[in-house]
Amino acid sequence: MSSTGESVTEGKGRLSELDIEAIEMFINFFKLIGLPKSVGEIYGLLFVATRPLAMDDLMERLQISLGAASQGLKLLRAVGAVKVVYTPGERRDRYVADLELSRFASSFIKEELRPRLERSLQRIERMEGLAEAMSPKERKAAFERIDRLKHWMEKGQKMMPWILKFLVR
Amino acid sequence: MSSTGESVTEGKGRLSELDIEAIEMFINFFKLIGLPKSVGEIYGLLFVATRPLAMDDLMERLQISLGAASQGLKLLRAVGAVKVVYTPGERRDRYVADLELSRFASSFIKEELRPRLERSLQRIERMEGLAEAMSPKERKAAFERIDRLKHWMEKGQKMMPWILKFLVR
DNA sequence: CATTTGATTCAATAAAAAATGAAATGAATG
DNA sequence: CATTCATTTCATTTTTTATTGAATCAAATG
Repeated sequence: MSSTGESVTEGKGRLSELDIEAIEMFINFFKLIGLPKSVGEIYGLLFVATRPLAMDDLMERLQISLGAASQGLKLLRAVGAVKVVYTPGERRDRYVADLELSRFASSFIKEELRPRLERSLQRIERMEGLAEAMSPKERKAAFERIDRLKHWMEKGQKMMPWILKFLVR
Repeated sequence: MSSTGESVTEGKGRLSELDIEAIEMFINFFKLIGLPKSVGEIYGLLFVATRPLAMDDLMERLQISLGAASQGLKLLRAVGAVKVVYTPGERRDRYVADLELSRFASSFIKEELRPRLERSLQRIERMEGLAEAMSPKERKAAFERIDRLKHWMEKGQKMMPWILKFLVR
């Protein structure tokens, strides 16, 4: 094996410099959207791997615990970023990274962003209810602020499908 | 004062139900982009307020510490979400929320997202350097993965100006 | 230019989030 | 159907992040 070239991706060795660079990229990216380091590591290693990896591989190569590996995979599966590969005649599952960003992003939007927006819109309705009960003068000021909020939310809502469209392909 | 209507926004009272609803919205929103609760509270109260507030007001009404108020305002100012209002014949500064989402979002993209992407692209260059040093067989596999990464990054980079354009206005 | 008042900094503390690993669960094998 | 191996769960520990407030700094006032 050459000194830089030995990708842990093959065989059982340590992680190569290249692997580490790539994994760090994913750690950063996942942190950005609020996911823990271990999740980024797992996805990164799977992304970089040339074949499906089992949980043991992840634990050994990333030096993470059983629990972290299991929970990280659970999350990544739930979000569609990682797929299970059933190998016939093999007891344990193996995992691969889904390379299509779009699926991942769209599930992030569907499961994280959209519900939040919806809760916000409900909240605005409740606020409008509260404002109704105010004196005319107060009501006017209240509705001004509520309308500003609404404006924000609607903008956000309009934008999301577009981002999705852009990502998907 | 009516029971629901007394907005702390005016005078020195407690926060009204309406104020609290609005502030909670901002806490959620700010959490989404990884900012602490206190920052969301501050922006929320300023958003909801009908006139500029001083640091004391924030501390008193939100029940946060001196440090939290100062640091939160510092961050919000840096990011363009809050402006200082100098009142002539007034010793302390007063603050208002900048209501234009666009400015805020664009500074977030400029200061958080874009630098990250740039670092990622640099990282990819480094990775290409590492891959050059590999055996032909390994190099091929490495470049395959690197190209996948590049694809992601370029997509992200292309999308950002568009999102900005959508937000600004 | 001494004093007062408002704002910032930062070391200490509190709170929240993530990681660990032992125990429970589930499922394949002989 | 007992055993073994893989995975999940979850109470505990560790790490990270946010908050506090005393000490410092800055700048306006008299």
